[in-house]
Parts: sequence; structure tokens; C-alpha cells
Amino acid sequence: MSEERSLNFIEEIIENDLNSGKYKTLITRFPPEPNGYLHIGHAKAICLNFGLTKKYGGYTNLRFDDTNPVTEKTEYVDSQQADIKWLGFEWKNELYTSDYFETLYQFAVKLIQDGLAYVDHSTAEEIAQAKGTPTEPGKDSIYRSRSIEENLDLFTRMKNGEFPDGACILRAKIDMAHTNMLMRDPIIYRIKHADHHRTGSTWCIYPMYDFAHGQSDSIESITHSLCTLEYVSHRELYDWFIEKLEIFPSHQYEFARLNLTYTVMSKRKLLQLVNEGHVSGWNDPRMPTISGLRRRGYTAASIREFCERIGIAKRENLIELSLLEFCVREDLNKTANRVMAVMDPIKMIITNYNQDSEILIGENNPEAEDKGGQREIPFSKELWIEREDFMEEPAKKWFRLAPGAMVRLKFAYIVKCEDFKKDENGNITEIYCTYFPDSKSGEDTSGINVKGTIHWVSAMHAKTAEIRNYDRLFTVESPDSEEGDFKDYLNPDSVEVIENAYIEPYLAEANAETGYQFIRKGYYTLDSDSTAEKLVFNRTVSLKDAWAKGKK
RNA sequence: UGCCCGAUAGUAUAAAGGUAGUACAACGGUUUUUGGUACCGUUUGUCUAGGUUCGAAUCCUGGUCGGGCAACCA
Repeated sequence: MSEERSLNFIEEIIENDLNSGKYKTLITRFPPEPNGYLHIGHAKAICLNFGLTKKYGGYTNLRFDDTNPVTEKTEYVDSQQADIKWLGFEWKNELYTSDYFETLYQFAVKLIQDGLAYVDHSTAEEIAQAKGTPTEPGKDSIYRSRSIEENLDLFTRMKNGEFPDGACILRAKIDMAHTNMLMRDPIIYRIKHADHHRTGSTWCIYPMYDFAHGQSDSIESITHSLCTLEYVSHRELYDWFIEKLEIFPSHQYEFARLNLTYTVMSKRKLLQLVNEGHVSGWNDPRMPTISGLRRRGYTAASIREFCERIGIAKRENLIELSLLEFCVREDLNKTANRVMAVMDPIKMIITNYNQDSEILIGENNPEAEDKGGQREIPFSKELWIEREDFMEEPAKKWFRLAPGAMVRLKFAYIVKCEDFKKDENGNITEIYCTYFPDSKSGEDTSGINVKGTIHWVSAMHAKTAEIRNYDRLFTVESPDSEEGDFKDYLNPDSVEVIENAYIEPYLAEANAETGYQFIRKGYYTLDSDSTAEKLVFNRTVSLKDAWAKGKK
């Protein structure tokens, strides 16, 4: 099929199955539990499942694994659907495990009839106690040998709501001494008198994951059921139920989940960050959620590219955040219009500029195929420039402004620094320059060569905006393998808010969903907090900065 | 102390018994009206001990290290 690119181990399995005629059509599924927001780790699974059927044909179902009514909400169903669509994938069928509750119930009845399941009245503690340990076998429950008739009757009564939560459970009868703990008579149905987000109060017994997932795969004729490594030991049970129920044999294959440096990925920990107010919500731009990344300015294409590059394997991994950043820079470099914004302003006065102002023309994106078009940029006698672009006593290899030094103002003229003014504290307040009228960008006849080009905004035309410069959320590579609580390693400087940055007028009409490059600074996007009066920009990622790096 | 996974440059990922390659990172250079981009180059690797073989990252055995497994969660 594909000769050029090497295959990952799942693609190899699929190609073998397709070539041998084992399956004619590939069917996969993405099965999130609707109990939280999707994150970049889910994106890996989404790209895998949908990408496979895109590549080999067939289709992918979206199935909400909603077997636990107390944790699941419609709100999450909606956000998860939106995130998958935004990532650029389309599912064939929108399905819910809860659609199969009746079928699953019948499956359980069959198991009982075949003498392979029983109702147990032991308490949770007793069951845990009797389970044994990985090195010691468990003990049979005293309810294990009940008659089929009695089990049938009790299970019916469980379903009819005759028992309170926890009074009893239905267990598969396998082997209490099995070396795989999951095979020691696993619980398959429990009583929960709780409202389900889709089935309401129709049911008061709900199947456990292990008694729902494989069967749901089977019902949908999923050929390749892909999940993460922590389910490896569940596969034995998955296969056991399919065999005993004599239903379509879906097969489970496991791959390593994504771990990212300077990030936590578990839903529990992300929820904690939200609940304890360390971030503003699930879509805080520092969160690794799809909605957070989107708000931060990450593009769907860049996330898909990232998932492509990290590969699929069975080994535990910790991917460097720099790869994700590379992917978004690579994408935005081709699409983001170049604009100018000054974050830490200092005034520059061009002493020999005698006009009021003029309109300059700027090319929006030299890297785009169509160059991104052009825009007007007003220029005048007084400008804002970046404080860090001036050094009173220039360092070695300093290409920027310093007394007597010359730089080009991007899209405009070459200027020479003639003088500067300080306040009583020694802070520089104003810089005085002269400009070379014949050095205008695009029609430069001055013959002057300068090493540095800096960005600027015309003071009289500037608009203001709030700029939020985000950085990594944690100070250590692997917050959850560090000693103590992962929250001890939160980065106190994960966001720097600049209340009043100066932006060029063109940006007043910035729209969300669009990435901009603030020249020499980074990629930015309009935040949803923006109002007509106050624009807010998020830094998606900084530009590489060889100068800053060299100084360290 | 049981069972199950896994182990290739700093990080990932290829090489189906036959040249250890690619990307990111790092470092150096060229180009540049962004110290960006682009382009070129450099450094760094098969966990270990045996065995099979003309030949082993790959197959076999032992060991070491890492991860998972004892929720009425998924």
C-alpha cells in the first residue's frame, strides 16, 4: 500500500488484515467518556483512529462511553464534538454506549444463563479483601455458587430497582486465582440510582467499562479497537466476554499514550487546576486541552502535524514541548500576516522629519505563496519603539539602536540615533534620531547598509491592546514524576500581562481564528476576552530568538 | 514476591537477519529590510551478558532498568 513511508505497528497489522482478506473494510472508533474536555493526548488518539480510515478507507465512529451517569454531562458531549470537528475530522456515526444498555443487559442475562455470572451481596470492602493481591490468589465469594434461577431472579430485581446502591453487584464467574487480577470475577453491573444524561431514570443498573467497551465495539463491528497501554491487561477480559457471548470478534490493540514536557495530562489533575483556580478554566490558553490550545492560537493543522510526527509505538514516551512549538511556528510562518506591536514602549522622535505623517505600504507575509497582500502603515515624527531595542552602552555584536548607531525601521526608513534623554532615576525616556529620506523601504537609494531592523508604531496613530504572553505552565519537565504535589511546580510566571501595548491601526480589525506574527516577537491571536473597546491578544508561541539565546 | 508490557543519539521515531536513517533539540555557517524564515554543515545512539548465524538493533536464553495490574472509574 504505502511503500515510501514506514508503517507504525498498527498500520502493519491493518495492512496484513486487509491484504489477507480478514477484513474487507476498516472500522475504528474514538470512544471518549463525556466527563471532561479533550486534550492533546486525545488528539493523538483522534488523529490515529480517523487518520487510519482516511488512509485505508472504511470509517470511524464517534462513541461516547457513557456508562457512569454520575460523572457525565451533555456539556462535555458538546465540547468533545466541537473539538473533534475543529481538528478536522468527521465521524460516520454518532453513537452512545447508553444506546446499547438493553443489549448489554441481555448479554448479562445470557452469561447468567450459561452459569458464567452471579449476583454478589458482599460489600465493596469484602470484595476487595477477597480479591487477593498480585502475588496471592483471591477467595471465592460465598455467593459464587448460587443457582442460575436465583441469579436470574436477583438480577431482574436489581434492574427493577428493588435494591439500594451498593446492595449487590453482578460479577462474571471466571477464576479467583487468576494471575491477571482483572480476571478474578470482575464486577460487570452495579446499582446506581442516578439520572443519566441520556437515558434519565430508565436504568438503575449500569455496566462497568469492561462489560461495555468490547461489546460495543462488537456491536459496531469495529475491526481494530485502539486504546492506550493501561488497557493491555484488560484485553484478556475483552476477549473472554466476546468469546463467551459469541459475538463479532473485535480486536484490541494498545499504543503508548502521549506525555508532554512541562505539562500534566491526566483529567484528574487538569480538573484540579480548573477547580482550584490555578487557571481560568478548561480553555485557559495554558491548558493542554484542545480548547485551550485553540484559544492560545494553535491551529488544527499544527496539532495534526504534531500527532503525525510523534509517531505511534508501545514504549512510554515524554515528548518535548519544543516539537509542538515547532509545528505551530511552521504552520503560522506560512499563514500569519506580519504586523507591528510595541510591548514595552519608549518614544523615538525623528528630529528632521518635517511632515505630519505619511502612509507606508507593508507586505503582509513574505513567506506566504500570495505574499498575503499589502496594507497601509502610518508613519510620523514620533514613534513608539521597544525599550529593549536601545542600549546606551552597546554590547558586542549589538545590531540595534545605540548612540550614533543606525537601524532600519521596518517598512520605513533608516534612522540614526543622535541623542537620548533620561529621567532622574536614570531611565531612558526619549530617543532622538535623524532619518534618511532617500532610504525609504522599497525605494532605497541611500546606499547605507545597516545590520539591524526594528519594529515600531506611530505614536499618533497607535491603538492600544492588552497582550498576554504565555509561557509553560510548569517549571519542571515532568511535574507528575517529581516529589511532592505536582502543583508545587506551577510556573508563577506562566503569563505576563501587558495592559497597554501599542499596536498598529491595522490590528484594530483583527479577527479571532487568525494568527498574526508580531514582527520579531512571536505569533499572536485575538483572545475571546476581547471587546470592541479593548482588544486582547494571546501569544501562541514566541519566535526563536538567537540573540537572547546567545546572551545566556 | 506473581502476571503483563517495554528498552535505538538529549527527545521521539525508522531500519520485516545484510550501509543504524529521519525529525525536533543543541552547536556552527550562508542568505536576509524580522537576531524570524530558508539553506548548508557538525556533534550525539542499538540496556547488559551469553547463544544461533557468513552476518544480529532485529532471533533465543539469562540479567538489569522503566511502566502497568489489587475503583461498585473509564
